[in-house]
Amino acid sequence: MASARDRTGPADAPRICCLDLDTFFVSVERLLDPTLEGKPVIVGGKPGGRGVVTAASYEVREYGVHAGMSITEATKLAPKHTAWLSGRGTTYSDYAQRVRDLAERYSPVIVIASIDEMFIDFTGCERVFACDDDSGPDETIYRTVAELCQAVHDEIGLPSSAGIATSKVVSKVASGLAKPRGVLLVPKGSERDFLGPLPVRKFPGIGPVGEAKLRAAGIETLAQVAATPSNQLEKTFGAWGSHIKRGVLGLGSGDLGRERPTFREHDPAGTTVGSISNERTFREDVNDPSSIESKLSSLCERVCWRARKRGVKARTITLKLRYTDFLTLSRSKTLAPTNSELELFPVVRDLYVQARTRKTPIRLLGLALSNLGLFGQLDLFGASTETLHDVVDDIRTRYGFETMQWATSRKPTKNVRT
DNA sequence: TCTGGGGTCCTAGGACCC
DNA sequence: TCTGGGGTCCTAGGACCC
Repeated sequence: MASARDRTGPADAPRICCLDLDTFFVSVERLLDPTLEGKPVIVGGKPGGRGVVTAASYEVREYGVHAGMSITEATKLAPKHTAWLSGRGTTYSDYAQRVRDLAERYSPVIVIASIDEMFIDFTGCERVFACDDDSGPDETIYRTVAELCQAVHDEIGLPSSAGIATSKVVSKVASGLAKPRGVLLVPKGSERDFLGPLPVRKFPGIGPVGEAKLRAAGIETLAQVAATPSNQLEKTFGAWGSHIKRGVLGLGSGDLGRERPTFREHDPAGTTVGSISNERTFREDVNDPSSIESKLSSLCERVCWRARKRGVKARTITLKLRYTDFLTLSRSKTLAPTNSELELFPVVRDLYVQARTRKTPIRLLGLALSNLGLFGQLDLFGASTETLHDVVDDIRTRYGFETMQWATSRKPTKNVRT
């Protein structure tokens, strides 16, 4: 019989799990409509729209379609019988929450990375899950995570994959390679062998730009990154350089780090969110001042409404502007904390005037609130505006955001075309 | 009918204060 | 009066992730 010490294992054995839901949005859609099973499915946008693909099923990936691809291109590649779905945000959030609740039965230490991905720390859980056999800590955690994935499937109906390693980065790469419906454990000490053959793009944080820079230096695989001196990597990547190298060597942090956004707007704990933003690409590029003005006003209402729902005020407001030719710029202003569109709209107008230096039509407008802070229930100086917001917010909470609008947000009446 | 929308984090320069 | 350094805040931009 194994001793308790054997079961617990060394403290630095693999214990970080990255749990990732496979083609999450597509899987939820299939739960709600089983006739989609086995068919090519695209979530996000409609053929002919200006958007990009949010999620693509494996069946449609075979044709070269992937998340992030423009709808235009996906329309050309996807087969005729593809199901195009526009997606439903709150339903996805509800399912994501159910998976989190389930995962909490396995470990109390969970960090939400995104709607379909979380990190679970199993430190100290080995003893709880250990069986009365000779299995070591690696077998124990592997079996436990496999059970968790099975439970996600049996109880909620969603397919998932998981990676287990000594650090967050390695567990994340492992979960990606485990897809679909797999569990992959990278034993301590074998991180370099595991990552080495992979192209640099597989490493979280290396995107198209980083990949291009590394290629220019003759580096294409993670093994080559591992063999490159840290100071050389730092020249191209700054502080990031040594971070990447440590990760590749398996020396990444085994700490789960800071909590990411929770995606629960009304959750008081959701105040960990560092910014609130809304942006909109116009169906057609615009140039007329009244359309622009009403869009700015409605964006302003939207972000302020979300801030109030969350019980936060912002100190910084940022306006984002994208022209037809994709030139994108931002202008920001820091002021006294507020979440009132009545206070912010004049500032937004000023920022727009500062930003709009060209006559080129506009493709996108966005607003972001940042520098967020909690505020007390009592605000002696803003009492009257707040009462007004309370009334508006109450109606919106009951009947939806669109039911109430300031006059400035009204869309200009269009000329009737004949 | 090329290129969404919600975020995070980092960098770099300038202003300002001590 | 000159010279300089460090810290912090603000602003703008960009890479990256899902």
